[in-house]
Amino acid sequence: MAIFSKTCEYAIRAIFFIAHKASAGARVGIKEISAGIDSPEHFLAKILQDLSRKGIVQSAKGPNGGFYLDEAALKRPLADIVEAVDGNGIFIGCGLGLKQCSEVNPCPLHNDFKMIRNQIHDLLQRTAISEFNEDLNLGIASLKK
Amino acid sequence: MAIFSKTCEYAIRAIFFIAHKASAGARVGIKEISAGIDSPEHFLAKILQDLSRKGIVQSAKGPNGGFYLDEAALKRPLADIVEAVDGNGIFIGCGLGLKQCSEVNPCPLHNDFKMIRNQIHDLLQRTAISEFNEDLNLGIASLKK
DNA sequence: AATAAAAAAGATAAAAAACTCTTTTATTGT
DNA sequence: ACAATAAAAGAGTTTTTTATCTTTTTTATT
Repeated sequence: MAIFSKTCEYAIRAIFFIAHKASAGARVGIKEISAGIDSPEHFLAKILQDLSRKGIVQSAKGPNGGFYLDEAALKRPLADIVEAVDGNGIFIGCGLGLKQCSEVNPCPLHNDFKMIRNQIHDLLQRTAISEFNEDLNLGIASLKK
Repeated sequence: MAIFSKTCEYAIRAIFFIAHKASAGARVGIKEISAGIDSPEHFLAKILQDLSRKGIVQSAKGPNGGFYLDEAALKRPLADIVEAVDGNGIFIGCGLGLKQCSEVNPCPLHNDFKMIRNQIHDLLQRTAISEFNEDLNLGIASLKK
């Protein structure tokens, strides 16, 4: 088990890629993105369509069209992508899968997991999409393989 | 997305239940366990068969048979259950799903996730199966719903 | 207006995960 | 030995996730 679904992994990598490539109003096509992050092209297209509907990413059809991120989108925290794709289960769900788990009716691991969930949430909340552009430019960080 | 697979959630809850109920050499049947943790009976049977093969839980067939945990099994850390069921992906895998992600070829989130993965690992490693017996006896913690 | 480019939408397909049902094997007690 | 009990094993089915392929719509350019 990974932390995120495959869909969400592709989504994050794709958004990073777009943020990195499509600076200053340029647009990136789905072929370039899927090649750039090593993901199945049509599957990624579906994911970006969905994120586009939700306003996480912007898109334009036709020649010179493609995906891009406006000012607001670039500033968004990673948490927004994760929540749009995987929902908030990772932030609030019970580690043992109990529906009613809560402070008053906790599972044995409730408190331990609360800490970890909060850390994941904090991390994703304080990290903006555009934050890795420099590392990607410098080739310090990778989105492929 | 949850942290663990459904299979793993059932596994942990079942093992907690067995540890709690089957003190002092007693055995618990699959019916009682699945009722006690609110899981599908036959599915859980498969899971426990697997854990039994792997030595995480002990079992005995026939009348008065059932599942139980020997001394060594009770002392095991939760990490052993998780690893037996979900593998070590949650401890070592890349958050963005990259196969080659590492210190020398990190994804943008590599360092942040390393911290979180380590915390999950530490928590599961230092927590023993039997550790929640008291909370369960006192009804402070719940394994159902 | 015609053409070409590119995302959106629709429809399937394949693989994995979750779950169910039936039969077999081992063990205990009579 | 026989009957009853309970896990193990085998063989599905269903649902969800992941992935592919085709057609449609929108837009820019000529």
